Formats: sequence, structure tokens, C-alpha cells
Amino acid sequence: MNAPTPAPRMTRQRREILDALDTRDFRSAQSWHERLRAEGSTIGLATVYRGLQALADQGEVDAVVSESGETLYRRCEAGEEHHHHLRCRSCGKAVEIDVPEFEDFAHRIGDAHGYGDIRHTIELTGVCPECAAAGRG
Amino acid sequence: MNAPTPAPRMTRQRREILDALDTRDFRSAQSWHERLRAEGSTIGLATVYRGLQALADQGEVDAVVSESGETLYRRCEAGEEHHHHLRCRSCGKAVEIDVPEFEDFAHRIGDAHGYGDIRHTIELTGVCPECAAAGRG
DNA sequence: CGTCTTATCGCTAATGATTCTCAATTGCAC
DNA sequence: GTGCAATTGAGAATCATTAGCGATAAGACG
Repeated sequence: MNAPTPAPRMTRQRREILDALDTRDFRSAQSWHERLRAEGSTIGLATVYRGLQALADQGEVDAVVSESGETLYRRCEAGEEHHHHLRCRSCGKAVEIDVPEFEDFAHRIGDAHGYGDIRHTIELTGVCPECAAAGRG
Repeated sequence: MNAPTPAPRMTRQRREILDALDTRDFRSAQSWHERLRAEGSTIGLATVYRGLQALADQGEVDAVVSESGETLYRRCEAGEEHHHHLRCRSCGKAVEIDVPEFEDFAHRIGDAHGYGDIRHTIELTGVCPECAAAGRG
């Protein structure tokens, strides 16, 4: 009954994704793909999708769904427990924020209504100083 | 130069959508469409999409984007200012919740980082009592 | 009530994002 | 090295949503 760890191989493309992700911005899989190709990589789009998903499962990257329905990714900070973001709607730059007490709050609300297995999402979006200055957003 | 109010017509299908929406569940446009057809309506899918969007713009319905990227709709309560939900991941049933102080919190965080035009999303999801009892979820 | 204008319909084709298929590669254990 | 399953890349397939368009009918007017 012990699932032998699925054996993740460290391939060139896996490494490329990890490297590219080393920033502070939220971008779509397509956007990361473009960037990689622009840097000379020959990585395929499907591979980027697969890689990002795998990384998200491992907790190596954060994934959020934008208003328009696309999934955005970025590498997350070190240790990583549960956390939230303040993201720029124009350039994707994000900072992690702390919402103390919210975990508790969420569970209390859940209990109050009899809902179990509570999960929550908090997303703050805005326009960062740079984008505001540049007249974007 | 004055846009005369676009003249919204009350059609049979508009009425059908409004009637169908008279529940407490969050469902996708496709799901509402199915339901309408099941009840004998001959309304088209595109019409349901158009109708729901229009209603969302008017503030008559709430729209949220699920984890999987689909947009879910439900009629919202009367007056309607900004509010949040605790939604069942299995059946879509939702209750409105109050998150006092959060509006302020959001703006304070935004200011602290120099981000403007702050917008926020809070979604709590869980499994409602009925679904839990039925073993779904 | 009949006519006219045009918003709205419903169908179908088009988009856009994401996933799947599958033959060709290639980590990596032996 | 060898062998084989995990992984890749390109394109087809899928899904949700939107756009295009001829047909229909809401609502204003006489």
C-alpha cells in the first residue's frame, strides 16, 4: 500500500521552468512559455503546463485563477504555509500578505453553517506604483 | 452624445432566466441552460450567457469564478452591496457571509504597498450538510 | 389593430485556454 | 553501455465562452 514516490525526473525543461519562475510575478502558463522561448528555450507549451501543474501540486508555485478565468502562476516563497497575495492587475507583480485570524474566522463560519472541509481564497488586486506611474491600469 | 438608455426588452427568455435564477445555488451558465431546457424552455445557450452577463452587470446576480475557471452565477439578495459567500463545492448551494473590517483591511494593505484601485475577492467553499450526508464531496 | 424599427433570439462557427495523444527522446538504475 | 519507463513536443481534441448572422418579435406610433 505504499506508493513508491512516482519518480520525478530532473529534465532540462523542468530546470528551465524552475529557473524562469525565479521572479515575483504572476503570469499565465502561456506567458511563461513565451518568455522561455524568447530566452532561446525550445520547450513546448504542453510541457510548461505540465510542469507548472506538477510544481503547484508540490507546493513549489502558487496558482491563482484570474477574473477572466486564466490560471496564473509564480514561484512561491521558501517554506510556504498557506498565504495570500496583493497582485497587480496590470503587470502581475505580487507581494505576499498576511491575513491573521482569517483561518479561524473561516472555520467558525463553516461550522456555524454546518459546512465541512472548508477551503478559502482571498485575493487582493490593484495597480502597483510603477504601472500607475506609467499610466497603465 | 447622450447615450439614451440602451432599451432593455423584457422577452420571454429574459423572464425565464430571471425565474430560474430564483434559488440559492451557484451554477454555471451551461448548467442553468440545461435546467431551463429540462423544464421545457427552448432558450439557446448563447442567450443564457448573454442574459446572465447582463444581469451580472446590473447587479442582479452574483458571479464568481470557480477553481476550475468556470464562471458561476446565482441571483443575489435584495439590496446588495458588496458581500461574500460560503459555497458548497458539490451542489453549489451558498449562504452570504459577512466579513466585517475586511474592506478597511484591504485598503490599508494596499496603501502600505503603494497599490491603488484595490479590489478583493473572498471565497469560502466547503461541503454542505446535505452533500456530506449523501457522501458527496 | 397593423406597421415599422431594431433589440433580442437561437443556431453555428470561431476563439482561447487547457488537456490529451502518441511517436520520438532521454533520465537514470543496473 | 543497455533497457525501459518517464517525459517531451507538436498537433489534435475538449471545454467554456464569444462572435456572426439571418429570423423573430417587443414596443412605439398612428
